[in-house]
Amino acid sequence: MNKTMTATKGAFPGVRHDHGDCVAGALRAAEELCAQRGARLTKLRRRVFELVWSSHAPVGAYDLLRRLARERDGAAPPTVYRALDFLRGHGLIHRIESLNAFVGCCAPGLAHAGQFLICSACGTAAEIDDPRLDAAIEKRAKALGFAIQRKTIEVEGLCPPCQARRS
Amino acid sequence: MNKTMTATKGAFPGVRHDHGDCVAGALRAAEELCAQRGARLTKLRRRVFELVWSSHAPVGAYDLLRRLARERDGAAPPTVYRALDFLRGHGLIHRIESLNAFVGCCAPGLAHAGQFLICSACGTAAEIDDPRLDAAIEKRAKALGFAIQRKTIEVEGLCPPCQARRS
DNA sequence: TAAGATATGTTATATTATAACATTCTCAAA
DNA sequence: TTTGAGAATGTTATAATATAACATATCTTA
Repeated sequence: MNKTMTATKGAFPGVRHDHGDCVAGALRAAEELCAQRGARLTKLRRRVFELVWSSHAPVGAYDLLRRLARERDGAAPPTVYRALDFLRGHGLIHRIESLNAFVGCCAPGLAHAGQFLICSACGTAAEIDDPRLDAAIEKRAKALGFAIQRKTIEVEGLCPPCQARRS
Repeated sequence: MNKTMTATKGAFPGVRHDHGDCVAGALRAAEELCAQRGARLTKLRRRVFELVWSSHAPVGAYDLLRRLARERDGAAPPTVYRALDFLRGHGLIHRIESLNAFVGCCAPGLAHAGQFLICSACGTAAEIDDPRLDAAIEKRAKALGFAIQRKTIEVEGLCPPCQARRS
């Protein structure tokens, strides 16, 4: 496996991972998906996507806006929110409800629930896709006759490096 | 079991459940808990608690504020948010992150994660506390060396009555 | 190239939440 | 029974997040 691998699904990206590769890979995947679907990954949308992917920590919309405004005149809230809506609609990013923030999806195109472990110290979010966890939810819902439309699983805590740093 | 039972944990309250009993029971539990802890469930806090409990659907803070303002002069956002903070701090209500709204806790005083099934049609939220679900999360977190602090599990979908209503 | 659809620009405003300081209330010790 | 300290609430202002509505530009394809 590549030393400079992209974020591994279900784990926290290593401290020394090559984030440039991360972003490049994500962008490639996004472009492929959009091409397949005839969706237009415009300059603006691509840029917002890159900004969301600028780290593995979820980013707020107004944070994105501030950064976008540096390089583009007249960027306003709708500029960002519309791009985010597009990206979300195509499963390229997720919204972290408990943080009002957005993070790149590590498995775009794959059906998955969007389960996250989020470090409250460094902000890093690890997207996990635990089939057991998913199964447990499906099972319980089925038992109650509940028809699932959308799942939000966000677990806040300390990632291993931050635990080490504290002790 | 009582015909006019309060909300059963892990299920949607029956259409014909006696909601007055629901609220009364919740209020009794809250008073007990606060008494045990020496926490002051003041008039204002009690009233906000009742308003949150006015239905099994999560209620927004400004919704609460509007209702509170009808019966109390000078009610302002902090009035409501402070009461909500108190109630949340004592585990008497939960915040539904995906809705920016608040709902009464069906099992105050018990350690539990706050797992919800939320009907997107009628708004009703059923608090489940599925040990398997919880175990699945704990297990996965442990495997990754992640130290859990807070869990947010919110599943949106259609409750049985609303499914029936649609077909 | 012109028309329709899609995307973006622009202005305004809605919704949710908190900061900061003043006043009132409560409870226990003097 | 005061009184003083801490807790709770009142009050004003503002921050942070998100959307509405309409104008303009750009893309696509007939």
